This record gives sequence, C-alpha cells and structure tokens, in this order.
Amino acid sequence: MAETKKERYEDSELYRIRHSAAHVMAEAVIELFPEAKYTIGPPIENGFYYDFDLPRPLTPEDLEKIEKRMRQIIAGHHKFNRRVVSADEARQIFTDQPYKLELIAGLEQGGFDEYGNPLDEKPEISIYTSDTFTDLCRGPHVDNTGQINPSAVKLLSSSGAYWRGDEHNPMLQRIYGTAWKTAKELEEYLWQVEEAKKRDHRKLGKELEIFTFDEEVGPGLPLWLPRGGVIIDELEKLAKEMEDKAGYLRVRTPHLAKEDLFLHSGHLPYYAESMYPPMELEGVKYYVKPMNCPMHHKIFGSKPHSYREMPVRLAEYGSCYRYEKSGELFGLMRVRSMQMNDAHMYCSEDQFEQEFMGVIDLYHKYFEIFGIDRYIMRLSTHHKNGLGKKYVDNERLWLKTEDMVRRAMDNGEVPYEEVPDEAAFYGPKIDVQIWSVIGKEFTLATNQVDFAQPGRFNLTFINRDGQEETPLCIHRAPLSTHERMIGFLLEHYGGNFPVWLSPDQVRVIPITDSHNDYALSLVSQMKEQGIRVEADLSSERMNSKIRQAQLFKVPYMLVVGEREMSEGTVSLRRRDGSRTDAMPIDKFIRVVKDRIEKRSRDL
RNA sequence: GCCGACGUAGCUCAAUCGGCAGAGCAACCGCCUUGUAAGUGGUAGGUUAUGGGUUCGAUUCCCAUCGUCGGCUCCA
Repeated sequence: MAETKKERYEDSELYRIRHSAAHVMAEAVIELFPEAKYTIGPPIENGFYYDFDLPRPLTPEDLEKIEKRMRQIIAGHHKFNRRVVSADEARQIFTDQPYKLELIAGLEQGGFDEYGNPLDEKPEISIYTSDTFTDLCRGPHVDNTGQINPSAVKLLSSSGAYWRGDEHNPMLQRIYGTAWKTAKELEEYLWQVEEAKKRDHRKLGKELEIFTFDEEVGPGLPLWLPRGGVIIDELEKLAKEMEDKAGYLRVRTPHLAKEDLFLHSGHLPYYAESMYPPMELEGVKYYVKPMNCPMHHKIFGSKPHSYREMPVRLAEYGSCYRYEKSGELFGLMRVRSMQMNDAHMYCSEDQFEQEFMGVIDLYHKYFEIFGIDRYIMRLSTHHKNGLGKKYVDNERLWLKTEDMVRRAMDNGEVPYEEVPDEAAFYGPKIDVQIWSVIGKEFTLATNQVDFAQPGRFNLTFINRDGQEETPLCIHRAPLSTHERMIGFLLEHYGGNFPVWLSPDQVRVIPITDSHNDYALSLVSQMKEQGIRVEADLSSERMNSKIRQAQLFKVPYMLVVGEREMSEGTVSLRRRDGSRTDAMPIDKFIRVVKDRIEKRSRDL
C-alpha cells in the first residue's frame, strides 16, 4: 500500500514543482557562490533539498537572498529542457563538478542512480537545463519555471549533511525548502508545523511536570518527576497484568556485569561503541548493561530445562545504559538511561511461530488500549555484505529465521514491510515504527529472533528424545522503554492522558474557603477508593483554580460550593469543558473507578 | 561524533552602538470570600551556562569547555 502511495507522489505535479524548485534554488546558490560544487537535490515529503559543497557556511541572510533570487528566476518562465547524453558528453559538461563525475561513473556502471539507490538496469543519462543551470537529472520537471508559484515557495533551513549519507565522506551544506501549489497551502503547512510543535513531548513534558533534565546529572539521563513516576507505575502495572496472563515469569537482574559476560554474548565486539566505558576494580572490568539479554540467558542457564516446561518466558522492566552519541540525543525519545519492557522467551523451533505471534498479538492488545493506529510493522533482515561484521556469520540461519518470521506474519495476516540490512546482529526482527510530532521516525516496540546467543551461552533443554537441544530466543519489548513510550504517549495524547494514566485524575475546587472541609472530605472518600485526587485549597478564585487544573490537563474538576455541600453532590467539569451539575459523589466515584478499571479512553 | 545556531530569574521573554540587568507568570506575605480558563497589593528572586581574553567598562566582542536546538550519521 505504501508502494502505490509513493508512486503517486512521484507522478504528482507537486513532486515536479518541488524538484524544479530545487533546481531553481541551485541556480541561485551557484550565482551567489560561483565556486560551489553541487551534488543532488531531490523532492522529499513536504518539500525538497539540495546539497552543496560551499566555501563557507550559509547564514540566514544567505537564505533570504537565495529565496529572493529564486523568485526572480521563477518570474523568467525559463523552460526545462531535457536531453539524453552519453557518459562522455556528461563528463564534458560537468568537468569541474567532482560530485557529478562520481554520479556519472555510478550511472555508467549501472549500479546506482543519482541518489545512490541500487538499480537493476543501466539507466539513460539525462540532463535538464533551465535558464543558466544544467543538472544531471532523471526528472521529471514542470514545463517552465513559471509553473512554480513564487508565493508558495519558502526556504526553511540549512544544515550539514554527509556526501552520500556516509559519515566518512566530506560534509556538505544542505538547504531545505518547501513548495506548494498555492500560498494558502504553504501557509497551512507552516501552521501545521507550528501546531505540531505545541504537542512536542519535550514541551509538554516540562509544562505537565513529567520529566526534566539536569546538566549536572548528564545529557540523555532523564529525571522522572512525581507525575512521570505515576505514569511509569501505571505502565508497569499494565505490563505485569498482561505478562502474568501470558505466562511470563518475572526476574530481576543487576545494572552491571563483568566484561566476560558481554564478550560471551557477543555484544562487546558488535556493540562496544554504544556502551559506557568499563570501570575497573581489582583488575576486573565491569560494564553497565546496555541490554538485559545476557543476564536473562544466565538465568535460563542456571538450571536444566525439560521440553515440558518450554517455552520459558523471562520478563523484567530492566534499566539499561547506552552511550548514544551526543548529537543523537532527542528528548525522551533517544536517551542514555532507559527502563525497558523487556522479556526473553526460550522456545523450540516448532514453538516459534506461536510464540512470535503471541508477541504480535500482545502488541495489538496494547495498541487497542492506547488507541495507537498510526504505525508500520517492519521486518528487518540481514545483508550478506554485513556477515561477520554487523551480523553473526551464519547465512543459513539468517535465511531460515527470516523465512520463519515471514511465514508467521503471513499466516497471522499481519501486514508489514520488509527492509534489508536493518536486523539486530543476532537475528531478524519485527519493529513497530512510529513518528514523533515533528516527523522523526522511531522504533517503538520490537520483536526479535535470536539464533546466536542461546548457542553462545550453551543454553539447552532436554527434548522428547532425551537429547539436548538449543532453544531459539525471542527478545521483545512491546511497551518499548518507559522513556520512549511516555515520550510517544505525551505526543499521541497531546498531554490529555486517559484517566487511568493521568497523573492527576481528579481536582476538587472549593468555591470559597468555607467549602474546604467539604472538599477535603470528598478527597478522603476518593483516596479511599484509590483515585488520584487533590483539593485546591489556595486562596485563588475558582476561575483561577479551574485554569490551573486545565493547564495540567486534569480529566475531572469537581467544583463545590453551598449547593453541592448541602446536597452532598459535586459539579463536574471535564477537561474538554463539558459539565454535569449536581452529580452525587457516589455516582461520580463509580464512573471514575469504572474508567480506571477498564483503562477506558473515554472521558 | 560531524555542520550550524542558540544559552539572561523556577517558566516565557526584554535589555539601542560595549555604558547601573528588566517585565509577566510562578513562589512567598497580606487583603478579597468569590459559581466554571488568570481578583488585588506587596516582598523576594541574577557570578547573564562555565572558564579565560580584549576594554576605563562586557549580557553585548574574541577563544575554549559544557549544554540545548535544527539537520547529518547512528539507533537492540
């Protein structure tokens, strides 16, 4: 389905407009910097970019100048002329453009297109000329620059980007722009971007007092505030309930271990860069754990197992530490300390499909509870070039396990897309991909096959024939890490958590201080029932108290004054502004408890 | 890690050309006794991220470090 959508964009007028705008931008940039070397400039979702090798970094003033010049070029109604050329002729044309020469060489060999994507057949080499600018380009473009609406084009930012996306290559300067058919569409897009920023989990997390960072604690090490702690407790409660039902056993493991453990697991050679450096005590190196698997393997291996008790499922909300590169940190979504909804299931090969799909089923149950529907399941497979480097060197097992996953997903009729060269080092996996409000893609949940580690740890069970057999291992984290899950949920709900997850469920608002005692009696009744409730006894006016509760997105506000006090009722105001007056407190408590127990998304 | 921008009170933001660092909200102390999103008066709050340098004088200019942001790379 994603395939046809993609096709459609490439065939669309917007695509041609954006691609053409990128050329116009390149022309303007080269006028400003005649010595510029230009590389590639494709349309992307919502816009386009172009990468240049420039003599100095671009400033915001440069962007203004370039944008202004672009409008002039557009006004010239310059025609886009396509011409097919031979590789030799192309080399003549781009003789002082080293990046283009590299692209031509790639095209000539037929290995890759101008964006570095592998190609099956040798492509035609075409060039497009409009006004003074000629580019090596596959097209398509609009007929002439006049078809770009000058009031619907805007340059957004400039930044660094590696040539061909490889960090060993020189860094180029990328200019991002956006182009639409009408000024109104542009305006709407920019407005949407601004609106999305209001839902950014970093902003909401601060406003709602969920988490904070402290320079002295360290980058990527979030501090969970009391309200965040409540959400964590609720998520763990949910996980325990679901996992108990699904037959998991709960374990606990230390935060660090000796170097030997991670050498044994294979993490050290494959994963060392992302681990905090070791601490050495009495000649022994210890590492804080970047994942829980080796510890769980040790638990499985701590006693012999019979086929009768398989599969064995070990679960833990495990704290892990990963040394993510400084520039990669991003709010709660990419951190250095995390608590993972981890579990490892050890099973025989013929139990695999059922176990694997059991996890997929668990995903679906969770997504139903949270109302998550915008995601893609992605099967990440190995690539043979990475065997022995990125991936455990056993192609037979790679192919076999990848096929097992495909078959399981197909039999379960679960849609997924397949992406090569994205697997874990020990096996293929199904990732659940989601997007943050500002458009970054993340893996939320993961379900991984591991055919490597059980063998490395000599894990076995005794099968029906009395023989030792090595189990497969499934690593899974349907609720992700607390960090990424709560970061995602903050944006997913825009801060309006369902009642069961809300840090504050009820706020009682006495109208004057003569109603404080009544408010407090309501609070103690509700607390008795396990409801998270506080009374606002400040000397502020009711309006101000309501505003406070609204800002914290408290689901229920109970306004109480003379009337309510004499009747034993409450006046209910919900977070969405709706009201129910003269509600008996017993009834209110029943409704709220029902919502909480059912983990309802209703308000 | 790389390219670039930014860092002022708890929060959101001011401060002309290098010339005494300010406001609103929040906090604290009062007054007001209130009916569905901000009642009101006052008080306090700062080594302008940190460390150097230039200058009679630095929030402002320069250098380094730390952190954040936008990208790139990476992402179990």
